[in-house]
Order: sequence, then structure tokens, then C-alpha cells
Amino acid sequence: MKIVFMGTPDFAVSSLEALLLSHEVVAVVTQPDKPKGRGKKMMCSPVKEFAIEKNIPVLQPIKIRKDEEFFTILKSYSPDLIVVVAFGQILPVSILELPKFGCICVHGSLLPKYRGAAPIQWSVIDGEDVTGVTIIYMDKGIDTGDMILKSEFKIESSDTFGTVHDKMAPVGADALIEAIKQIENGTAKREKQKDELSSYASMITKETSKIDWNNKSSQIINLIRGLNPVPVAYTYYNNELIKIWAAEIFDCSTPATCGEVIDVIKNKGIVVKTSDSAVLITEIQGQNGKRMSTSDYLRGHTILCGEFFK
RNA sequence: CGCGGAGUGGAGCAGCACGGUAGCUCGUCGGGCUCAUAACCCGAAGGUCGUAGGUUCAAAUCCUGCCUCCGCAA
Repeated sequence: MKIVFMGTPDFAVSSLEALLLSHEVVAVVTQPDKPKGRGKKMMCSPVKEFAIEKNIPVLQPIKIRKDEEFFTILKSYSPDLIVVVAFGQILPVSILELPKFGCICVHGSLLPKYRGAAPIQWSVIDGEDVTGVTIIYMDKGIDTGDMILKSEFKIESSDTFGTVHDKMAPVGADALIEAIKQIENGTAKREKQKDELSSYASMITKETSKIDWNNKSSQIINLIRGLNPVPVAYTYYNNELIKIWAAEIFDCSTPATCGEVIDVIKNKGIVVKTSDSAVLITEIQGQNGKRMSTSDYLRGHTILCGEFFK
């Protein structure tokens, strides 16, 4: 089976790698190189890097929807199947209908929940205790196509976006291989998604990653988990941006305003009041600093009780 | 050449605009106090101040190159 792979970030590399073991990947499509990072150097996607290493032709259309030339090239590969994993562009119907077996997609949630760009993050932020991947046939909506199979696993309370992401990548790869097998031997299901149960996991913005201390402790903790290690939840102390990498619930009924520092425990952390109890910040990153345990941070920085995080 | 910040004993920081004893909090080691302790008291060890040059009688501090790290922005 001739397969064209479309994907961009690290997460997609696992699936591509798995595909190579048992299938013929004739081309890889990924986002164009962009100036990124400090110094605005041109950077290419992890998928491109991997594809080059494996000597697979790479295509990088800027706008896949209106790129006639790209479509012609894609057609010339005459793929039997297109596999999409976190590609980052919406495919036009012309491409969806091109391969004999259609286009399938590896999505990082148990659809129809968490359709969209950041399913893993939102699953953690919402405090879900189960997540998984869903392999779907793509249609013209965003993650709305018929489902072939799902593979689920637990989210532990110690999990963060990073750890769930890392657990999910191989799960997704396995599910993908299984789905392709089913497609090949004709046993693949086509289960409709129940739209009324759907939810949408929008992109993570600066706005969403700012901690609102008026929330409950559990919500704040989940936000911190869901944004670790990128982009990391943040707050302000003395007008300086501070990133919070890890925190835990701290039982406390001290009357105080939300966001107020109610205790600074040496060798342990900073206790901040929330709407229902308090939160103990255990890992922190100040301006210009690296991420470090709060006890390390406190050796060189002064945080005073009664001051506010906001 | 996108903007900005940082590199100082094991850890985290101050000192640098006005060059001239290496400072703070913690850790480590030794001793003491205590029923006891992550508490307290006394003492000690430990630093080519990222790196290479330059200016100077004298550089952590001023100048230049390089390396590494971080934030913003994408």
C-alpha cells in the first residue's frame, strides 16, 4: 500500500516511524520551514528532519488548500492512503477523495471529545482521568470523520501534558498500524461520531496559560499540569512574570484573598490562597532564570507573606 | 543580522552605572545545646567571579570576540 504521510510535530514522528516498518511511505508532507526561536533562524519540523534522515521526499505546501502544483505532485504519487497526524492544515475535499482508501487521521483524544488543535492539553487541564487516541476517516470538518478504532489509557494525577504526550505517541502509532491492517483486509469499521457529545479543544493561547487564582485549587493544579512543559502556566509577582511548573493542593482554611501568599515554607514551597483552599508551589521559574524547585528559588529570591500573585 | 536578560564556592542570589579586603541565604564537615528536631548556638572547608583577549599600577566590576543558558516575539 502506497502511503503519503502528513504531519508536523514530534508527536507525528512516532507514527511515521511505525509506518516505515511495515508500509511504503512514498512522500511526507509537512509545514513549511519557518523562522523560529531566538535569532529567528529557519527551523524545519521534526517530521521533515526525520523524513530527510530516511530519504523520503518532503513536500511543504504553504497553503495546501489552494496549491494546484502541490495537488498535481501529490496525485503523481498515486497514494492508496493518506495518513495525517497533527499536520496543522485543513485538507481540501479534492485531496480527501484522492486516495483509494481515503485519508485517515490519528487524533489525540477519545472522539468526539476534544476535537481540534490541543486535545492532550485540554484533557489534562479539564482533569480527565482517561484519554486515548482515535483513528478516523477524515471528512471536511475538523476531526469530525467516522471512527475506525480507539485506544485508551489512564491519565495519572502525576501526569502532565508532557508525560501524557509521550505515552500517547506510541499508543497512536500502534493504533494507526492496526487501523491500516483493518483497512487492508476490509474489516475496518466506520462509526459515526455523536456530535451532541463533542467538544472542541482550541489552541492554547497566552490567555489560557495565565493562572486565575480565583479558581479552585484543583483547577489551578490541572492547568499547571496541562501546560507543562510547554508553554507553562504563569502568574505575576511584583510585575514580574513567573512561570509555575508544578504545584500541589495544600489544605488550608486561612482566611485570605485569592492569590495572596499565605505562607513561605523553607525547603518546601510557597503557599498561595485559592478560592477553595490553597496551592503549594513546588517548582518555579523566575525571570531570566531556569526552572528550579521552589526551595532552590527561595534561597536567592524573596517572596513575602501577604504579597500577591496575580 | 527580530527585542531583551543571565553565567560569581555544591544550590539559589547580591556585588558591577562611582574599578582597589569575595558578600547573603542554604547545603557540606567539625563541635555544642536539647527528651528531640528540617530548630538554635559556635567553628571550618570550599570560588581561575563562563571563556579568550584588551585598557589599567589595579578588573567580578570598563571594552571586544566566543561559548552556554533564559524570557518575549514568531
